[in-house]
Amino acid sequence: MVQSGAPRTARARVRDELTREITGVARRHLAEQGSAALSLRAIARELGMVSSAIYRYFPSRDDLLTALIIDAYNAVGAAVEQAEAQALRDDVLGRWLALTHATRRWALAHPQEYALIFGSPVPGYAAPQDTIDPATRIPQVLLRILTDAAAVPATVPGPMTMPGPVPVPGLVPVPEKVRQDLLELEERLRLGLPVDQMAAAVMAWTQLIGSISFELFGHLKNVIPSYQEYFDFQMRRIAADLGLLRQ
Amino acid sequence: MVQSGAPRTARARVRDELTREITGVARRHLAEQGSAALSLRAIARELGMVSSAIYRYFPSRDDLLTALIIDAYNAVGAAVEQAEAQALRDDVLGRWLALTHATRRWALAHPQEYALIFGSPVPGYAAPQDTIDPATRIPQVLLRILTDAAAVPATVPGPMTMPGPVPVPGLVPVPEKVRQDLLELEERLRLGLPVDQMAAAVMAWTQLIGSISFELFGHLKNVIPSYQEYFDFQMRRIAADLGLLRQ
DNA sequence: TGTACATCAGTGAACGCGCGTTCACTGATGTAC
DNA sequence: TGTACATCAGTGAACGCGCGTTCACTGATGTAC
Repeated sequence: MVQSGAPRTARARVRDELTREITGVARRHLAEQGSAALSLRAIARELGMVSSAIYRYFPSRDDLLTALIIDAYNAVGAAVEQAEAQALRDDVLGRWLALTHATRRWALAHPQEYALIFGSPVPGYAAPQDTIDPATRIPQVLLRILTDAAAVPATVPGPMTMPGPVPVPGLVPVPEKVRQDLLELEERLRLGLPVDQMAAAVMAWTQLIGSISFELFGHLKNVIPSYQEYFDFQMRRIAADLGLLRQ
Repeated sequence: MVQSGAPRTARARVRDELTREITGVARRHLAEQGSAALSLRAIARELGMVSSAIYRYFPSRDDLLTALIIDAYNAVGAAVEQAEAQALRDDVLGRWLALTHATRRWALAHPQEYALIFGSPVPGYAAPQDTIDPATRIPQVLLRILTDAAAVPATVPGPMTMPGPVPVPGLVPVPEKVRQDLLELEERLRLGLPVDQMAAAVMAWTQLIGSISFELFGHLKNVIPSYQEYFDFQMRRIAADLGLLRQ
């Protein structure tokens, strides 16, 4: 048995450091060239090693990709969590806007890493289990905002504030099958959110990533030059659907 | 000067046919392997030619890619136009649902072609001008639905029908800069749509592609197994934002 | 504290593969008179 | 209608490149007694 804690062997420390160096170089190559151009040989070359040496650290190219995917999810997740944490807890609209703008900012700063996790899947690559948890960090923040919105009574300025969220009256009801999917999800998460709110959350999450992808992939280049303002507007509209706008 | 019309030389006819054969094989390879794996040599091999012969038809791999991109836009555009044309002209909700479901159906049937046009951009590839027009076919159908909705008085069953669309009261106003972008777009298109409707249209278009990408790229695999029903629900909610739901 | 052995990192060569693109050339098809 | 020339499709060889992965090996580091 290895003692857990401090006394790590020199070899282990060097190993960790080199592993980090490899992913670091890989991340830079990814940022510069995209995931398709990511090459073990190029990474080894830059580190002054022979290409086969990489195999002491990653059993294959796919495992290195997995590490980068997990890193990317964690990076954007951490950025979002940090931004969201700076908003006042009662300001649920502000928290939503912090979440969305932080996601967009990270995406614009790291387009290739964003494409790696939210773009077309890498052909021939199957994401393993380990990527699931990091992938849920942003949705978790979103759900926390919604549960807080349901719990915290509105104290934001306004003559007649109501307790709890004010979901937009559901013109279109949630279909039965979808209701069941969402109830199962709610059973797993146990957040106490009504199905309507869960549906709105999934839609909001889809729209957030959809909007960022559209901007990043250039589909509205000639349509909406002021994308920053458009994005903010769009996110506020979604906030209304989420019941985060009170008056 | 070459006579325009029928009397084409045998050589020209063979040339067109072979060009079609090349894009046909390329399209199949794309569907099976994805755009990254698309190889001129493999295509030539399958056609029983030498690899350099392809250069008589396409000056480079990128030009072949461009042809495939244009084809894909036209294919999905045609599918959508055809589906939308089958709905009653007055049934603007039905037309919107036909548009969206046709887009999704095409995407599920042609995931790699979908990824080529709506997924992460191919690294190192810059889309030329010729791809723009085919790319606007679906948005054009959408805008026609909206102008028709504004013009055609509602005749769908309902006790008190109002003329024109009933846009959801704009809780969140369109910001000034975005308003200007949309006005410029309106000047180019001259459809007579109010800015609020233009904004809703852009958002709807973004949401449509965002939702299909999310499903196709597997981001809601474990969340919403009944995606077909969820998609329909989502598109009806968007229809409400577009003012296509009347009572 | 010292020694014998096991573990591990990194080397260097090789396997087997595929790619886009260029170029000089041949032979068939089309065109102008 | 026939001939001389120009155009074009396709060939075959070559250039120059890069890739992931395996394997037997050396020498350094760590471990157990």
